[in-house]
Amino acid sequence: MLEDDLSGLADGMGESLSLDGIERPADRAYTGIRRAILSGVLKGGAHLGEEVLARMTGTSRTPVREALRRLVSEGLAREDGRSRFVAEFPFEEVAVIFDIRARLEGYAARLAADRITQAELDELARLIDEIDNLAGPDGTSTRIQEFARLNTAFHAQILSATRSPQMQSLSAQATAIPLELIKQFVWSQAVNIERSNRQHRDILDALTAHNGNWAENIMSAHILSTKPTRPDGQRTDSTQG
Amino acid sequence: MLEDDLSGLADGMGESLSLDGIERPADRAYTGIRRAILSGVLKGGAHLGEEVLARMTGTSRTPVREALRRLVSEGLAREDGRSRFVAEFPFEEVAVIFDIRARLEGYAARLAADRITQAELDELARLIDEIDNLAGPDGTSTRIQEFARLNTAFHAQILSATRSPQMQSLSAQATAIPLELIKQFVWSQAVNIERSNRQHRDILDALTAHNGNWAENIMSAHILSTKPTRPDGQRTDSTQG
DNA sequence: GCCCTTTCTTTTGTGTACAAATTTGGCCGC
DNA sequence: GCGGCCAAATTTGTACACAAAAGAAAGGGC
Repeated sequence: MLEDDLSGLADGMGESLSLDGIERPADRAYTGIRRAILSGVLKGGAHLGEEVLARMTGTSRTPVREALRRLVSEGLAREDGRSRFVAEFPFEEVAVIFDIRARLEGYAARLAADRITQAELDELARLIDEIDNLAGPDGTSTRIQEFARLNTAFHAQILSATRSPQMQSLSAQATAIPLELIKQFVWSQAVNIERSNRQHRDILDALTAHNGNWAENIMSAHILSTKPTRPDGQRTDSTQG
Repeated sequence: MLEDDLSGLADGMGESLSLDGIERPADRAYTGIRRAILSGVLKGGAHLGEEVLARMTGTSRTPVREALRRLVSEGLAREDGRSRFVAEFPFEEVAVIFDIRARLEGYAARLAADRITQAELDELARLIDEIDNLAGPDGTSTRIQEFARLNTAFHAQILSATRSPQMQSLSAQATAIPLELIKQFVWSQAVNIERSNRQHRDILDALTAHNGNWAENIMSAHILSTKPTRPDGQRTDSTQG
């Protein structure tokens, strides 16, 4: 669920953001800068100079500027006066974002329970099976990456079933958090693919039963079970109900 | 020249777009287009041509393009292939957005209950008093507009007290819905300033007590009490819990 | 020596020219 | 008369040139 491009994490630094296949400058600029932020190549607080980014992505300032506007809107960059900087996500903020996601995607599941079609339910079941059949030993990078991809697809499918553009847009924004950041904390769910997929089955059951209340609550619980904790293991907020 | 164009567009509408005071082209473009959408001057589905908008706002295409990117991110415009159109908000979507706001701002109130300062509590109290002392007879346009301004300030103050940029960004997006659209439905709260402000007092009490649970629930209820209903008065969704 | 001021450098904002692509309209053939 | 194809016009994408503003550095006054 965290992000589809874990690929950016695998290959280390520098120009290896693999923008080769992307032809249109606008896409190159947006995708390139976004990956650089999500993967940690551009660290929190780093200055986002237009000229530098244009050279980095192999485009000119115009596409870069538009990409930056978008990233600011999406919360990955922050404006300070005239210039922009990579947004910072202190632990408190990450915790808040997970609590928001619990409520947002919980409500999405409630809506989906009313509106989802049989074909979409089938697709969800297929994704769950695919996760169950993931090859490779536990804890390997490729296994986790494959899980991340399928997990993202699972959640996206439910969002799509809400038929609400605003819901999809808001959730997308809440879900786009720098992965490097989260890795600093303990991501309890990262190694527990089986438990996560068991919860996916519960969610599918609730949706199949078209039981909105059930769907909302099980989805909320699912998100909260992936909420990162501080390295020392203590829960920070007393605000989570 | 520009004012002529705008008045032409805005003619028949309650409020003029009055971009006179805005000097910087980027602001003119963004504010102008946004107001045109929110006020209904640009109707849902209308094509957002860059050249036309540049002339309308008295700027060039560059600021217009950046404004459009932002508006797409914020959900007020929609991309279809290469060009952009004014987003449409059918009743179902408006209902969903209010339910989202209930959860989002409810959680914001919970966070604020922990983090709010005395100065911020004082400011909230001041806003409540100001609403109470609103001059003018019920139902007049200026009275409702003044209430809308103060009401927005009240909610913004609470959002600000969360100290969470993502929360503020997400709420801002969820709150920016075409006002004209809502007017098509019965906006039950529009005429009930007194009840709304009584709820504001309850919210302030919960925040003053630093009681997060109370704050979240009273805020949710407050938002839901303003949720528009269909002209025939029937509630549409069975999804609201 | 320190601070204020002024100038220079760097960075961002804006307008515009040109390129590419999509749509429109018309024409011809069938 | 209808459909497909080609050309023209409109619209968007990209790059760059110039302007303005913010920031940095250096110089002079106190």
